[in-house]
Amino acid sequence: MLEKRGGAKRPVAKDKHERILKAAVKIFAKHGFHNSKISQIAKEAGVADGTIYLYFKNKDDILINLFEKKIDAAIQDFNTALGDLRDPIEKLRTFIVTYAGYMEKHQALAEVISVELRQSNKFMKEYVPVKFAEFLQILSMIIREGKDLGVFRRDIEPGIAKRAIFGALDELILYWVLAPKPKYSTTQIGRNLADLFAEGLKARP
Amino acid sequence: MLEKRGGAKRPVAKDKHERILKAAVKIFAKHGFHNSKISQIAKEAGVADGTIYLYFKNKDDILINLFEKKIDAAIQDFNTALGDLRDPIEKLRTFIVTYAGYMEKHQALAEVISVELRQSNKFMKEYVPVKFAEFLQILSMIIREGKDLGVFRRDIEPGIAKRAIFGALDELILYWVLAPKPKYSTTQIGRNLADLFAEGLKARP
Amino acid sequence: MLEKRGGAKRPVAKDKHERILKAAVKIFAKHGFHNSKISQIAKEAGVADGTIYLYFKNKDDILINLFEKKIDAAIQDFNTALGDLRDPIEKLRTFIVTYAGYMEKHQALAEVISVELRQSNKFMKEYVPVKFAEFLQILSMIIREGKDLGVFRRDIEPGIAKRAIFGALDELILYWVLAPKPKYSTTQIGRNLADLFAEGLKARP
Amino acid sequence: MLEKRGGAKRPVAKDKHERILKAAVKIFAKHGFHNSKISQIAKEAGVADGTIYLYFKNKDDILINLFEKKIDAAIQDFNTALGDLRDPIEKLRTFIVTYAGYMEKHQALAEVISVELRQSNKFMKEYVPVKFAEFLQILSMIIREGKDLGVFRRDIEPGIAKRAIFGALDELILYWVLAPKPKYSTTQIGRNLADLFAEGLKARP
DNA sequence: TATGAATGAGTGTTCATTCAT
DNA sequence: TATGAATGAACACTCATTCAT
Repeated sequence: MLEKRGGAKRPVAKDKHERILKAAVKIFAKHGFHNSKISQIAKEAGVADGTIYLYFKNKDDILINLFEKKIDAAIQDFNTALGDLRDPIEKLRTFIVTYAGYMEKHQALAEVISVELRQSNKFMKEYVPVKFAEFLQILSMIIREGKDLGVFRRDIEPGIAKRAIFGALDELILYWVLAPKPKYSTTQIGRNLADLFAEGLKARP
Repeated sequence: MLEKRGGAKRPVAKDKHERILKAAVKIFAKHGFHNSKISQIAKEAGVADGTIYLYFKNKDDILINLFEKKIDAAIQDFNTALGDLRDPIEKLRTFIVTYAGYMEKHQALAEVISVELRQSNKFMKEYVPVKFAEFLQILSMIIREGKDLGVFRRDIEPGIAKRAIFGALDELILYWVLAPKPKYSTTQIGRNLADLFAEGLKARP
Repeated sequence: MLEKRGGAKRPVAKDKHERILKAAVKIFAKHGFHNSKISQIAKEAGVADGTIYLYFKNKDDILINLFEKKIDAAIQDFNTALGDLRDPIEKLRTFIVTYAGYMEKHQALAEVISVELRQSNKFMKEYVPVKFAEFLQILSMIIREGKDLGVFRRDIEPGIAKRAIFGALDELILYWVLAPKPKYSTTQIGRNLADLFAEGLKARP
Repeated sequence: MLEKRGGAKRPVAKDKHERILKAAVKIFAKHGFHNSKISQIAKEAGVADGTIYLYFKNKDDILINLFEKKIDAAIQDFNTALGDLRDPIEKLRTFIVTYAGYMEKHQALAEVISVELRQSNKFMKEYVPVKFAEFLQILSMIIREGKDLGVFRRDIEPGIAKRAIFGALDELILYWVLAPKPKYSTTQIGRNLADLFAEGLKARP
């Protein structure tokens, strides 16, 4: 009844964990966080309601896990995309454009992160954003590097710049997700923001 | 602010609307939107629970009214602050710095708008942002003007730029509101963002 | 400020009392007792909500007044209709047929009495049915008279017979009111019941 | 009254449905439908409030189930009581007398059906009376049979007669239930009504 | 691990009624 | 008498979470 991996059990578990997360993205995107019922997620995942609590502490925990798992994947993707680049400006542009493209590829996820995540009180007020910080760290690093190389202006705080860039991206993805007929494509958004921040950060003689 | 009829009399009416809003800001900021009870707001405002429903359609409607009223006031303030300025770059800097300062002056309101507003499903998904659009319009106008005067680059969409600026401001205010000990002051945030976007938008020969 | 009888005013009062009752029949029949709002009745009657409480103790009181007033009118009508008749059997037939016809003429009233009246707890459990008893009395009298004249059987209690007749009439009117397409007309109902009870009560040699 | 593990296992399921119904009869009869709280019924039944909603759609649904279940039982009883009889007149008498006796044996139920049932809007206006129709059907059958055998008059509609009989019974039981000191016993009521309708329906040469 | 029946805390909103004018 | 703004009690129902199997 339990399949194994090498010697023993476990894969089932892993499998269910993922099935639940996948079901949650679908349900959250469709009904919103507050309107989603645990029983709906359980049904979609093909498990019993109670089973969910073997894998997650509570409803908010599903959301947070979802977020972290996706951030994790994103971090990989971004590191890969940035891997070969040397020029901080190129890195910055790539980061921004990749982010916008990434969100287009994962629309449901984009909606959950932009809209639903904010609806979880636990997330907004209790969540210690380790993974998210790590993600923002990529931006910090790029900026710091640019400053060190003298490519970026010295008078701007990386801590402020990284949040500014993320906030801009987030707001525009939110707009793109919620607008019935968005006026701009994610490509256009990515390019415009890349231009804006590249120039904004560039050091001038 | 309170109109009368004759000498004093009926101070109530208009007054209650405001008392309820003021109470709501306080309660929402303290407990969060979802954890705030209508009865708490009523008590804080010194009215009966049912009275609230003479002035607002429902709980979400309080939040939305709150938002609109404050946006309205903000629009006035911004127009005043920007009134005499000619240079688009100066206008942009002023806008950003004023926004940051404004939020510092109205901390509870800042928290409600940055954190709680997102928790209202009705707000996020049904609200037609007339007032908010009007507010963002101020930014559009500055940018469009700058483009027309040749001060700002032509290759950036005002619709994207205005949201980028707002998103950056919002994200940083959110950080400032939620961080137990923010590393940056609103002044510093304002100045950095002003520099960043001014340079980012500036037309280069 | 207070008008009196004789010299002046007052009709207003009387007038309002009636306007409110008339409005209530309409509203109760349309929405049912529990779903009818005092404010709706007030609006329909063209008075302020509070005014209603100058004429009636409470919502149930409107219903009870309604009932009593109509019963009163009915008693008049029935006495008139029965006035010239001598034969108890003729009287009984006339009573039954008149009742059915009366309800057809006042459909909204029929519905209120048959359906809504039962929904008032105060009516069912606290109402002392003076007027209603008076109405049923007409039936008692007919039966007693018939017994005295030897036309009706002696072994039947008038108290039981009167309720049986009223119960039968009430149930059939209820059916006629609620059925989307009643199979029987009030005329047919009246005739059948008249036959049924006339024969049922008739003394046999 | 509470079963344990060991002997039975899952004593619950079916059991709870019944415990809730039994509790509801008690509470409804005591306080009336509208004044009865779900929490009272839950307490009386020894279950949690929410549990009730695992077995019933809503408060009205409890009442309707109650009604149907009892009607069902009554149909059995009546069929048994009528089983051996051949003479339609005997059947009719038996039906009426049994009904009156039945209500005396189940006083609380009688009160709920006569008084409270009418207070449920859903019952009065939305309930599709399948079971009840089935019950009245017993009466129709008796009357139709009597007509076919030439024992009952041909000029009376069974559809009217059955409702007349039920209406008379219902009204008298209502009287008997609500009157502080009823003047007539259920036995007397049964006998009088039986006489009344038997004679009323009998065919005359 | 998995189940799913049972739990019970939690609250926005309505509306009959009052009362200051 | 007439008003209508203000009151505040009242409650069914949901659903995240638990726990006995």
